[in-house]
Amino acid sequence: MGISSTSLEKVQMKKGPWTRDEDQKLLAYIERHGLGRWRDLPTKAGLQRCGKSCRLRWTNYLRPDIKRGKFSLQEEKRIIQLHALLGNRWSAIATHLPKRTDNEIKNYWNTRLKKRLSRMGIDPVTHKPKNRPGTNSAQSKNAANLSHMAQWESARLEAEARFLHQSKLVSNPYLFRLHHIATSLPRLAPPPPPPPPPPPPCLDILKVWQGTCKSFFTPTVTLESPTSTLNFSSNMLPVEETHQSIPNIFVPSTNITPVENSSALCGYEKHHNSFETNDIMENPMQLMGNYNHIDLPISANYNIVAGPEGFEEIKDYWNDILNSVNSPVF
DNA sequence: AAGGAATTCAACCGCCGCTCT
DNA sequence: AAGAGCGGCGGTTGAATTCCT
Repeated sequence: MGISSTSLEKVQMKKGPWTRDEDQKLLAYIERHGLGRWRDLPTKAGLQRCGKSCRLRWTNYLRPDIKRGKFSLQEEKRIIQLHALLGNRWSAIATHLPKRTDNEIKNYWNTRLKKRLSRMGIDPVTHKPKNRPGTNSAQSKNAANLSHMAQWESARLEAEARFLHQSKLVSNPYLFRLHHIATSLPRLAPPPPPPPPPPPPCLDILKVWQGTCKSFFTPTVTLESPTSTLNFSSNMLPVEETHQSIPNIFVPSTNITPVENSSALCGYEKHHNSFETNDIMENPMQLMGNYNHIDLPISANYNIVAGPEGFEEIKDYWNDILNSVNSPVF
């Protein structure tokens, strides 16, 4: 018995930072032979690396469709929204941030966003304001409901991520994806009748976030303290009251950036001419198209603040999402 | 200017699930 | 059905860089 190939690999394989020469070899090989077969790649490409290392180097660094550099405010907000729904599922989150890798998002979260949220008085795990006196039991009851909602949203995003993966090789993946979603992606069965939904942490956090960012960008204003964060949350109406008082909401289309090729979404247009009470929020892309108005799923009104300012919040929220979805994803 | 602390991020590790034989 | 191979994922590490005193 000789040395097994795996132990031989362990002896010979190089580790650590990649050199320019190695990068060039890897790039040249992929250019010539395409992706896949990572195990064989190192020998064929003349690299003393394991296949896994090569794959990682490609997916996290060498791939041409990677955007590097500072995350925009929009991207930060998107990460927070998605993390609130999905938790540490970086690859699922990455499918919603064009040209960003899961590794990069994970690093950004761990080194910056998590700390910033903490400093703002928000628990980065639960996305709720950190424990404070006066936290009532209704909120803890709502936590279970939120978890339920998150599971549904999570399942949907997963399906979307799977599809995204499948459509990578299609020549025009964006249109293909839209078409596929509109025509063939199995829809989730409606969930069991949910109780009045709790406030999604993302909306709450985002508002705080926006406030804090404003102060970041306005030198004359001092940074908000965790106390001011809590003050904001306490300004919100109780969930139950909000939920019952606004059964149907629409956002005028003038506030929504229309998407081209909306015909690909006709299936959703038909389906989502209106929303039932307690309808689960689904893909924001459903909301795109040639609508005279856009119906907002009832589940999206968790944090509506009574009065016109509440409306503005929702419009801004959806505009943010739609803008990020409308921008080229692939 | 120096050196210690803190931060960043590329890369690694171990595990998991899927596919193929 | 079982096991090997492979790719993907999330957590973690540690070298490089930046910041602070």
